[in-house]
Amino acid sequence: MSLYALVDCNNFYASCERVFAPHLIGQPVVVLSNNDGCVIARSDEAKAVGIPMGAPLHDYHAMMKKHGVAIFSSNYALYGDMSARVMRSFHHFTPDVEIYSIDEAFLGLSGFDETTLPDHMRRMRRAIRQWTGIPVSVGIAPTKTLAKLANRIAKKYTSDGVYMMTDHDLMPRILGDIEVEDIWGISKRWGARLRQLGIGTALQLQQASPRQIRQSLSVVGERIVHELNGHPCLTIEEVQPKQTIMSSRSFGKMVSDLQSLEEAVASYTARAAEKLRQQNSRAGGIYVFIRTNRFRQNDPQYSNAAMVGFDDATSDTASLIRAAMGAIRHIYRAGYRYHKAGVMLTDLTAQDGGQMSLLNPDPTPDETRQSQDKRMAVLDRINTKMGQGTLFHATEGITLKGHKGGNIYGRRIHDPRIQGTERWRMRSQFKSPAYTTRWNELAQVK
DNA sequence: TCTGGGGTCCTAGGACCC
DNA sequence: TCTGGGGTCCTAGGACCC
Repeated sequence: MSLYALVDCNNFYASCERVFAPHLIGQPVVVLSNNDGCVIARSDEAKAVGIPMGAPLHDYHAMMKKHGVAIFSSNYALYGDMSARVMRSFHHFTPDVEIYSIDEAFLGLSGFDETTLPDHMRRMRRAIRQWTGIPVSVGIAPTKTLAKLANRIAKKYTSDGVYMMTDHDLMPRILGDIEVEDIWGISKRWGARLRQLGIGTALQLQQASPRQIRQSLSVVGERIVHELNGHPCLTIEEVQPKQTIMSSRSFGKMVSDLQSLEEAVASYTARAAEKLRQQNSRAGGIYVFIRTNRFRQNDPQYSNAAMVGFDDATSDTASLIRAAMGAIRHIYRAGYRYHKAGVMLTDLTAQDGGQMSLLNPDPTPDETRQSQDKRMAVLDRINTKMGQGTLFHATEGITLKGHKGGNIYGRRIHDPRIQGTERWRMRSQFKSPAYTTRWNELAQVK
């Protein structure tokens, strides 16, 4: 059995600040968002005095003062550096590391002895504390989704910050106590949909029919069901270059003139371009947006965006800014109080051309014939099934969802992301009346 | 008065290609 | 009796994550 760990830095930003202010250990600490608008990180002590996540500073300032809460503006350069140190530490304990976010990583632990694994992770935890000053929690389980839950338990209920969830007798009790919304991948909306189906706990979702869940939550939801049952659908993945790069800010104060917006957008573009070059990519397009403050309901509202595509992808700051300036002039309207602007670099490609690779560089006549035969066999099978009218039988795993009329058959393809299941890929090419009739017949049979 | 800043994946339909 | 079959790319919208 393969095992995964989720390692999560406790109250990461607050912990980072404390590394450089050790007298604050044991004290309530919060870190604020850009412009010092709201709370984005809290130490355990700050949580205990009742400061919620996202709390606007102005609402809680007096209360924080009363409790002697230490308040920090955010320092992302520091957090990024601390994060890199923590992430590097993992490689001393397993080769298989996926950086999931600034404060979380999944570890692949296949090949480790299950009985000594918790101790191994405890050693890792102590080492990270010693090397970086950051406290972490570790959840171990057969799938990533379960490891996430195990991590919650490690944080809440253990003294040593490590919990391994492999005890099958305890599983139902543990999962029965977890609300569906606390599962990784299930948020409020999906939680509400599941509750309508009578599914309110992790245990109930674990026992639900994957097919039924797919109907309401798509293949993403189905994967979660499999994962809760200990069947991994998600694996450790290498860090990929970003597909889009975003840079945006809300302004400290309202701005109305074009020049201020231009200055802001130019600097956002420069930041984004820097990130772009760091990952050695070029952008094929740039998307620029501005908007008024949606919270000020009495103000006239305006929000718009423009997209510029390049004939040749570029990473040149000046070219990107030129394009962004054109876009902003296009969407700017006088008479509004703007609150936020941003740019997004899209259609990113690698700076160096990709390597060409062939499935079979030099097929022999025999191989060619074989692959053609294989193709014909598939077609034959489809035709046979069409003749028998069984193609859409439920056991074939076909889905009629989204069907608009005209689909006549699907092709069964294997989806490696779902263990032991297959997807039917539908086509909607056959629009002739005769085919539609045939479709209706087949649907009747079903 | 104040209310963050990033990202990813999936679905569905249509255009288009060989 | 009907009839090609397999694919990619694009866009917009909706969901999710930290």
